Amino acid sequence: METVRQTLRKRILKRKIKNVNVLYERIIESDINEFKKNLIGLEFTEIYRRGKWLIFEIGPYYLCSHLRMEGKYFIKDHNEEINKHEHVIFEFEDGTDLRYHDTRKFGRMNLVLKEDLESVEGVHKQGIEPIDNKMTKEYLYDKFKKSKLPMKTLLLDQTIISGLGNIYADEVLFASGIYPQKLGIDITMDECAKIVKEGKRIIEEAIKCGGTTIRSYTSSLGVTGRFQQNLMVHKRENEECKKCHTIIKKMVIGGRSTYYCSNCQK
DNA sequence: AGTGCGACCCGAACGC
DNA sequence: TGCGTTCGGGTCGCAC
Repeated sequence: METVRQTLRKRILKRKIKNVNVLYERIIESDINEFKKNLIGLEFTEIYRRGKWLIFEIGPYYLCSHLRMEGKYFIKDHNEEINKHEHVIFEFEDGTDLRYHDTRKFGRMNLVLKEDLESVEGVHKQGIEPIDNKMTKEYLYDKFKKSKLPMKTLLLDQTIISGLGNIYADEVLFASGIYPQKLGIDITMDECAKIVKEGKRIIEEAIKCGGTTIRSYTSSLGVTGRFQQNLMVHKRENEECKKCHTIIKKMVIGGRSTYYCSNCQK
C-alpha cells in the first residue's frame, strides 16, 4: 500500500477532475450522488496512508480507499476501452483517467469532509505501524499477554499492528521463530522484541522492493512487487525451508492460510 | 469484553 | 472439453 501511495502521488496530484464515473456503486460506502458530484472541479493535493487505507486529500474532503486484496489503481488514457473490472473512473481535464480496478469488488471508498475522517469505519481504529518508532516490545507485550488468541490472529489485528497483512504476518512469525498457534498469553518480552525488530526490517525491505506481488499476472500502478523473491514461508507449502531444509507446512488459523517451518518456529 | 464465525465477491483452481 | 464446486482474503457484524 505504501508503494502504491508513493507512485500514485507522483502521477495524480494537481490534476483537475472533470467527471467521476461509478460503474459499480457498492464500492462507494458514503452517499453515491455526493461522491459523483462533489469531486468535480477539485484536484488531489496529497495522498496519506493509514494502515492499509489510502487517504486522498481533495478540496475540503478526504477520499478514503481500502483496496482489500485485489484493488488496484491504473492511469489510463480516457479513450482506452473500459475493462470489466474497472469500477470507479476519475476523469481528469488533461484527458487521462485514474481508474480503480477490482476483480473481487471487495474494496471500498468513502468520501468524507476532513473533520469527519474519524467517522470512517476502520480508519479510526488503526494501531501502531511496524515502522513507527512508537512500536515497542512493551506495547506489544501489553496487548498480547491479555489474549488467548493465536499469535497469527493477533498479528493480523489492525487495532494492534497497523498495516500488517497475511503475507507479512507469516514472514514476521518465521523471522521471529514463533509458532503461529502460540497463544498471546504465552508470549515473552523477548519474543515481542523480535517481532518489533523483524517486523520493522521486513516491512522496510518490502517497501524498498516495491511490495509483494503474489500472482504473476497482477501488475498495477506502483506495484512491481519484487519482495516475493524474499518470502521465506508464505505460499511455499511443500517446499524446503530456506534456513533448515525442513518442508514448509500450511495450516488454517482463524480462517487464514498460514505457512510455517515446524523446525524454525517453536 | 473477548472470541468465533459467516458474509461479502468472483476468478481461479480443482474435481468429476 | 465442460460442467459444478470450492477456495481465498480483509474486515465487519452478529452470536455466544
